[in-house]
Amino acid sequence: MPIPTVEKQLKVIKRGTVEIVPMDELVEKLKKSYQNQKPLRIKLGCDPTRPDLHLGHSVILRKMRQFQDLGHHTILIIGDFTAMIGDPSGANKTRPALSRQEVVENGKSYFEQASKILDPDKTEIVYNSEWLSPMSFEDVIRLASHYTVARMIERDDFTKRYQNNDTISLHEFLYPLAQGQDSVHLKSDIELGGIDQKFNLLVGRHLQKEFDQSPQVCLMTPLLIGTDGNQKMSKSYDNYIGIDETPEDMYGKTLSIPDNLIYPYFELVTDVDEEALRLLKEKATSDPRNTKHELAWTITNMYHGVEKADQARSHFEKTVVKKDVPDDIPEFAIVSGEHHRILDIMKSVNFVASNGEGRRLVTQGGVTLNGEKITDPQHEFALDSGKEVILKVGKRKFGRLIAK
RNA sequence: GGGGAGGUACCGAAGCGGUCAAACGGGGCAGACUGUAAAUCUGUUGGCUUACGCCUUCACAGGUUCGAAUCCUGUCCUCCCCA
Repeated sequence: MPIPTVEKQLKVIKRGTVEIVPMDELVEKLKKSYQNQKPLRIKLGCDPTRPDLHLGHSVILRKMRQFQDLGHHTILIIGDFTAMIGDPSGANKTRPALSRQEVVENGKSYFEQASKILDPDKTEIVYNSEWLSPMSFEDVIRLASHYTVARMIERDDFTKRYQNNDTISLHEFLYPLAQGQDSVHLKSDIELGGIDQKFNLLVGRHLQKEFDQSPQVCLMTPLLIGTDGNQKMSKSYDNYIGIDETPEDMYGKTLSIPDNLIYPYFELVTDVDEEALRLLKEKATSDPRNTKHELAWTITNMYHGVEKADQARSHFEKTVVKKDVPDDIPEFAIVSGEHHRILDIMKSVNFVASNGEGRRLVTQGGVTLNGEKITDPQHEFALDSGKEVILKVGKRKFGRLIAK
């Protein structure tokens, strides 16, 4: 497949990016690549500590996918070396180190999930332990000599932590260097990353210059705000929509985003074309309800297909809007004829973690049997063989209890 | 190396011998309301228990005391100032 013209490429590449440094070098690289029909080397690093990918990750992975479709060579780095030591970046805490085995498994799982977005056949996968592990202490010192303390503490999160008197371990300074070394080793032309990675990407650029390479262009995408509407999407904030989630959860969670995120979501995590995007921007404010449903459907469709997306929509209408019982709910067998305490049942089907929690939910009116509110935590019931009853706990936990 | 300040529940942060399972805020969960799993309001937020009560928890390990998150000793960890 031939590499398209620079203009065509730029159109695709620019969508949903927040910054490209430097722009003119990107154009230059694209030009050369087009003239020689020689693909550029696109680098994306991933951290295999948390293997559950969500829409936030999808933003940058989709960017990677676009480069694949444009005919470039894409390299996914599994940061196994860095993960084993415990990368603190972004957070204000040192992350726990992982074992070799965990890292390998996480990396595998990461790639599996990422394959929903990337073209797996066009993705070169490398582990950075391959070249970082064999480095000697001397090599590391030499590498470190290419960067200064002053520039290091320019990094935003270091500055903040330093001002807050938070701990910064010395080895944390080596992380950007390790990531930069990846760029040097791979001779990358473009490195992709979220805007929070800007510093790290720039270090790679700097180091490549130091080693007389053509420095990489850094392409940053914005951080996707999570469903809570104020923090970046992250598993640890529990404001994420996972790409492995059920159609129902995906649909419902998408509807829970604040209205002002409707447009950014369309732009960053869906494939709708430019023209449609323009229309949606206006529609998102004039008709937020329907536009948000459209968004939820579009996202669910991307990961689960039309049929499931339709089902998810009707599921939502039924359970949330009409407060009805959904079609597909898990079934649980209970012993017939005997008295069961509602607390015991809720616990045995894992709807609550403890009796205390169950008691609280009952007292607060969050538990129903066949639609009837249970108010007494001591409530008991018995069912004859073959009979069933629908248990609802909280907003979203449904179960069909069948007597056997 | 010397001096000082700290480590409290999911997070931030009060408490400084009993009335502490531990104020307050954030987050979570639930209820009401809603186009919505949004916003807002209300309630709730260690475990066992119908309850009285009991058990585990305030960095870790010991100790003093009728009684400790609170006092003492040691250990580990963090921050600040000086060198």
